[in-house]
Amino acid sequence: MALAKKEDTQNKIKEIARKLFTRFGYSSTTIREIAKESQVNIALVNYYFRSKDNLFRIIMEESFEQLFIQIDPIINNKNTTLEEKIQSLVSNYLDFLQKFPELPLFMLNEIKNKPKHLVIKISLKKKVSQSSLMHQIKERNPYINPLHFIFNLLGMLVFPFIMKPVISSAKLINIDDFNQMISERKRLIPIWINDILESKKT
Amino acid sequence: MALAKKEDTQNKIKEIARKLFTRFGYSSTTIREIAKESQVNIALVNYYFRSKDNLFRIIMEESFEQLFIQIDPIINNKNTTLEEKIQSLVSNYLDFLQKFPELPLFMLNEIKNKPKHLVIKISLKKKVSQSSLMHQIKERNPYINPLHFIFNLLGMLVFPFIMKPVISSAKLINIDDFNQMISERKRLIPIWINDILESKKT
DNA sequence: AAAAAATTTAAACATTTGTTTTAAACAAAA
DNA sequence: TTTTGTTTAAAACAAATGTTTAAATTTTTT
Repeated sequence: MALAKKEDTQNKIKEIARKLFTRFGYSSTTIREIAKESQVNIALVNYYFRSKDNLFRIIMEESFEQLFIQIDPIINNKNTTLEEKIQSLVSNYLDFLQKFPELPLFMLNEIKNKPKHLVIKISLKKKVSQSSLMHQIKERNPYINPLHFIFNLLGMLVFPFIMKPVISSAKLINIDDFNQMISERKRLIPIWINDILESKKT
Repeated sequence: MALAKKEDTQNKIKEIARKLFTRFGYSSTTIREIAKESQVNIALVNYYFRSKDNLFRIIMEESFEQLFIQIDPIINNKNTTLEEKIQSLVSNYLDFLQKFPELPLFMLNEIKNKPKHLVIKISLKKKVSQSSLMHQIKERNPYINPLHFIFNLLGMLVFPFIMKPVISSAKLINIDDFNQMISERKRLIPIWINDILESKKT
């Protein structure tokens, strides 16, 4: 019972903290605000997580894993074609981003501000460069640095969500039209990426 | 003479502030740090700019203008073809971003955190939707929402710079290879955008 | 050169914020 | 019931931070 309650409180704090950190960033999020929204005493936050820094580190590591755990099995699946991989990546990632639209901008910004938290990612280079996807891209178009395609694909997926605050603020399009656009992109991005891969003018 | 000195100090503070705000964001930049790097007394910052908030507002407005002043004459030039516009946009914007690589992530993040600063941009919708570029895109491919192309073009241009901290941190590629990639993209992005515009599978 | 105005500095103020301490409330075990 | 360990709350602490004040210094004007 005590354990259940403990886990409960601890988790509530963590999820509220995740929400606030993601929305406002590390510096603009205060322990007092986390405690207030979690409806617990300030001291409890430090009681369960030792420090603001440690709480943030835990959340960053979880978010980071969440971001990459989705793509790893896809890009390394030896039994799928390049087209299938791209289709799967686009579909899964856009679904994921629609659930957590603020995650990319938050992560990219915090990584910029505190590159120390990125010790985890020394393996990233290996993960990407040795992936099955990377090899298939090289086969398909040996003339161009495959990182171009990775950037293009990731950019097409992520960029609309990074621009979302600008879009809302400038009232460029409303939220329904935005989601409609994302749905269209699920169909279109694989086509576009294929066009780019097959471009003979390079 | 007094005027010159005043302008001098004032400008020094502003440029240091711009550098720090751009690198660390609003919350993580302190007036004391700005004063220290500018080699002036803390009170001088408030003497010239009244408040941290006001100083930040001025810098944001200038940066914002800087970002859009470049594209406005290009996308609204009635005497250039769509191809020429795209070529010019890509070339100018990549040059600009290589000079100020941290600007996009900074701006996007601050816009997310404080959408109040975006009063300036109510005109953005008009600017984009009534632009000559937009009309030419619609002519070229009437079947797809032109915002897709805007997102793709902007994403291809900006996304590598937004990813730069991740790239450095994960040591995916070194800085020389990064700049080499950007140079390649000056040539490639217009080709890719053209491929996408001509895609008949949509 | 004297007076006035503008610029700069040092110090203090008032809040905010992360953290710690101390003790009370509570649940589980003896 | 008493004891023991865990969880929660209130308060205090210390450092950081935006801002203001008042005096000193420098520059400009008369």
